[in-house]
Amino acid sequence: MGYAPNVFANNLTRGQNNIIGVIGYGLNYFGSSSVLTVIEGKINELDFSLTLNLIDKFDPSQVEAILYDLLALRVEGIIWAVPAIDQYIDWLSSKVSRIQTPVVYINKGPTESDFVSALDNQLGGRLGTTHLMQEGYQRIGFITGPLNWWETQQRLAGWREIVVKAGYANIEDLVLEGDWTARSGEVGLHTLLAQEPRIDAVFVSNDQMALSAMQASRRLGLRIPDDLGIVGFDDIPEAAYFYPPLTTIRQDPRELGAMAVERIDAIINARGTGVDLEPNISWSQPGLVVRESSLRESESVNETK
Amino acid sequence: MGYAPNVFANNLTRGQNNIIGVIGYGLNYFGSSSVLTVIEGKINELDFSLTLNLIDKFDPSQVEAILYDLLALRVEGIIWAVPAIDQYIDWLSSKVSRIQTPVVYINKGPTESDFVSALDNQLGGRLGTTHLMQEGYQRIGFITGPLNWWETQQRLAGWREIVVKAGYANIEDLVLEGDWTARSGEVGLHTLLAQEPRIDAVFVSNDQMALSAMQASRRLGLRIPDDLGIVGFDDIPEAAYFYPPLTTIRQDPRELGAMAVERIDAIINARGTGVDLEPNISWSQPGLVVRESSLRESESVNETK
DNA sequence: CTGTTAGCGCATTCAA
DNA sequence: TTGAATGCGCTAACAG
Repeated sequence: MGYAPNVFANNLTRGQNNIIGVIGYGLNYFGSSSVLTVIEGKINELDFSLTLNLIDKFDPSQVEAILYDLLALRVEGIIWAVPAIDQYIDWLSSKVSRIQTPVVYINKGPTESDFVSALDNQLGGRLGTTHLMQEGYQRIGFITGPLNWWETQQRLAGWREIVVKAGYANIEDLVLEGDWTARSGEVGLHTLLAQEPRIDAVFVSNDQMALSAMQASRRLGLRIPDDLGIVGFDDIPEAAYFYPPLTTIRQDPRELGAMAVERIDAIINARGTGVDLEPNISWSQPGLVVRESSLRESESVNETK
Repeated sequence: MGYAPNVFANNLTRGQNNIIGVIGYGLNYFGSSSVLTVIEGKINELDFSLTLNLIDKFDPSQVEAILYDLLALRVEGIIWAVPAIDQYIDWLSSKVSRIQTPVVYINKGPTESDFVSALDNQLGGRLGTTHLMQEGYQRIGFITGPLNWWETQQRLAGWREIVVKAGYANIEDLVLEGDWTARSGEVGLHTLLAQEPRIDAVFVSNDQMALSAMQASRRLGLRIPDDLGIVGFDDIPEAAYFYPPLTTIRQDPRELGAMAVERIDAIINARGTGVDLEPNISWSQPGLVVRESSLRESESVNETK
């Protein structure tokens, strides 16, 4: 009959508020926004609510401020959906190991003490590189994300693994650091080719950079996939409509988000019955999606009319 | 000395919690994710925190549930960053007019009683259409978003205004409904050309659909911009790297988000001193960004080698 | 099993 | 100015 209980009093007496803190980054990218969408859905399903913080820099002071805000709010769990960057991640991890509130990380390197839900980026790196080799490309360059990101390092490690096995020399000339933006893919392609003109394929660490790398190639008079093979990473919904349609590594960020929330919920529930769960890492597997940008022998519909 | 006040007790005594509720939709799109990013930043700046709800359907029951959850949480303000859809928006607006909590809408039609922060979508529609006419295109089709969206209706109205003024007949044959996805742009282009083969330019209501419309055109053997001019909407960061680079309507979703939070804050502060602000609407202006996809006489670098 | 009561930890009021 | 008391509206422990 129009009566609603007072949350404030309820929170005070129960000593909890059913809020889960989520920290995110870079919502303009496919992975981040998909992860957040799924996290929100799952959190609602489990009758929590969600407080969101977005990070734009990676300095420990900002990270620390957000962490303490969340603890002050007395959230019941924290999902750290921010890229793991060398500059702060170990510091954060050790800080977190000393607090009570359960924390689950998305896309962070595995350790003894952290709960993590991550994509197997290194496998992704292997998949794309192997595919290009099988298509007959001889010298495969690599445009990375920022090198201080764990995800970048893993994708690069996957590429390196295959390329070393194939006996490549002077591997350093084949690598160029990007920053995920389309702009950096264009610049990156030019620099990479200047560095090592024999390159006949480029594995690009996300689809946005792959898009602009393809444009830059065309402008240099290189035909894709005949003169230059391109593979991207992510499989954003637009990738199939690029020119030419982009071969890429598909990841399912939804799986990462769902696993993270389930984990947090499990930790909270277990703690309710007095037991502490063991830290662990759940991996999500990427897959190869083959389209025209990497198929040398293709009778592509759009090629050269 | 390691002492932290208890938020629960603090909330209880003050009767408030400094939380602002944000409802969002479709974070995988440029506008939505940019708006949310800015909202989060501003909210933090003003020492509020943010609870996020994401909607995936538009039925009043889900909308109502979220609204009541937020009221039960006792949020101090609500930002409705969800598209205004015929099916629920009037119902919501009247519901909202009866609650105390201040609500600001993003991208909703103006009314007497609502606080709104909106892009002038109709102006955007005029800009793109006028540009295509000035470039000499004779019969300009239009691929819309879902027709029950306010934003769609406005963009369409802008196009219609110009096209009617130019004396077009059989306007219905020139319009095709899309759903914002790249997939629907492809389908849309085929259907549109089947409906009215004399079309020589298409204004597409977002950049994702414009991308796939360009691919579909190429596959039909139509050269862009010579056989078919294309203009998109949004100016996503990748649009400059499409093939060919996409002429589009630039919007600044950051402006919308910032205005909304400032408005909420102003309402809350005013109410603290006993005054109620007058509902109003703040408009954000879109702009035309000309690239190659609409320049018929262009000596395009990438055309036909 | 139902009804009563004692805090939860602060902010605010009141007395000193 | 400072210090002690009251109550915010529930939940949980307790007594009936």
